[in-house]
Amino acid sequence: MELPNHAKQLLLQLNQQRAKGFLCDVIIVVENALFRAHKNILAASSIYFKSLVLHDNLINLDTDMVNPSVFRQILDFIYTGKLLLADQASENNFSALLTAASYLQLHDLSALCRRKLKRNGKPLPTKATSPNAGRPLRNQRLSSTPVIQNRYSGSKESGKKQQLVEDPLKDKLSDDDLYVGGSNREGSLNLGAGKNGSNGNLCSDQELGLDLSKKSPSASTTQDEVSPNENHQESPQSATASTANSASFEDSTTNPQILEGGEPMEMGVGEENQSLPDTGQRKNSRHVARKKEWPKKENALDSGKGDEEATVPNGVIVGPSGGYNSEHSFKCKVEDVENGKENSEESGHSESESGQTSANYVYRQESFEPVAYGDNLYVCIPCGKGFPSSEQLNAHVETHTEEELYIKEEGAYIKEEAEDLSTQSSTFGSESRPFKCSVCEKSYKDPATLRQHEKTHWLTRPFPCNICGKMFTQRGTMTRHMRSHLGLKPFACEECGMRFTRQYRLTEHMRVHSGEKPYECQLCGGKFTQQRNLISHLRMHTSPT
DNA sequence: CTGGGGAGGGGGCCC
DNA sequence: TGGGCCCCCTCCCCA
Repeated sequence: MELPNHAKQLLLQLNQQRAKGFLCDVIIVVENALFRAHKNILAASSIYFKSLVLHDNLINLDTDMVNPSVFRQILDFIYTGKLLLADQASENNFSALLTAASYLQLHDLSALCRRKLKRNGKPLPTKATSPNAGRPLRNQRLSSTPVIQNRYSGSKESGKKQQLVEDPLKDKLSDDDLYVGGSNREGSLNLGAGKNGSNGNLCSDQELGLDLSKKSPSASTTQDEVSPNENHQESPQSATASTANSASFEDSTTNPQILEGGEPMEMGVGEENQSLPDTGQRKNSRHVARKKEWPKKENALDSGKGDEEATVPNGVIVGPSGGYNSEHSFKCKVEDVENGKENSEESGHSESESGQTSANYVYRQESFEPVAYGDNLYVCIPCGKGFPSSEQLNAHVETHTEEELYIKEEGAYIKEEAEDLSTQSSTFGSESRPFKCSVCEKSYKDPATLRQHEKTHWLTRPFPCNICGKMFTQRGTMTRHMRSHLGLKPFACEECGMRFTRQYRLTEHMRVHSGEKPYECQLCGGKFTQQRNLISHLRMHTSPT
């Protein structure tokens, strides 16, 4: 007994799931584009993918070997077995496909391309004709690195890493690889150019190599063997890294696009593509997730703690407001300088929620089946109201801006007071801190720390998140942020299996099991497991109400 | 319904 | 560069 269409139906289902991002557990980065897919499918299609997806949820492909449009074709091919040719099925297209297929070790596809090229009487891509002709073999660099590499060829760091990384497949090059090798840098530049014609030079001096693959000291489980609190509860609208959807793209050179179901979306192509705010997005993840349920009571999505890592919907985040991000970062930093206040970023968060209102901080949930919303697919992030069109939403957003401006002004006084206190405390004992900040009053023990601090005054933030484009002053903060995108929670509780993004959180959490309450209120004797809860408790004592 | 506590998560920043 | 800590936001639970 055999169902004749079983395989076909299965593949069809999988492809539909990919389109919705359902159960997608890997993101493939190609230049400025992000594709979501299923590890199993990729692993089954190529030994190369198999090695890549084994340990990583985010994979960077060599942009010299494959570009977004070609990879889209390839992904379609993997999921359908059909080759949907781009524009005119030109030889160039086949050539590029062959190069990419060889690189990715998709033998069937490369054979197909070779046959097609032969039939057309075209020479197979060789060192002379391949888009990558002339490239040294080393640069095949099957980017199966466990680190997130700098996708920008100009990075010293990236180059260094790529040289250092041991290529696990180096010895397994098939005959397909004959067509891979070799290109000049011009060729790779062309291929590597972003959609807007840039190859990311803006970031060329930035060192974006990240090692997100922290291992829990206590956990032997992999990311996939997550606790019940983990991403398994994902809705069809979310994916393992669907937090990537929190993208608000500064521009296509530094920020990849989320390609919904492998469908490349053009930047700013129309009102349908709304952007989601970057700043404060994680904080709002619950909000965002709740939008799906609105106006129902939002229990389901929050029921499992930790879900918020994964419950950001699949809204398409590319959009006309892409430029806002940088503007917003700038604004934050201006405030930082103006306030001279260390934690102005914090206010930046709350303000970001207001600041975002001046942009289109909305998204459209492409794959979300609206039930309670009706046609109100355009949702205002801060208040959760849904609107049938972007125009109506934009009009609504305007009303937010003003009211939140008032809040901001009121907050300014409080901030000034806090600033005074902060200044006093930071200058206290400055005798042992000879390195003084030229902008604010703070002083530090060593020049490196001072340099680090002075970055907080910069108007630009040198470390962008590869996924959402949010900018950070410190690489470590950005790395940590990336982990939250990817749902990487390396620190596991041995008692309950709950996982955390940070060691410190785990330490805090362990007190739940031990019953230890080291923080005691001096006023009432109340004890707390977490210092922050003592602090909020103290506010209760001191607040006038 | 409300206030308080517990706890998860994010970002900033210093060491 | 990463760890640790601080601060904030938020949600859930319970009295």
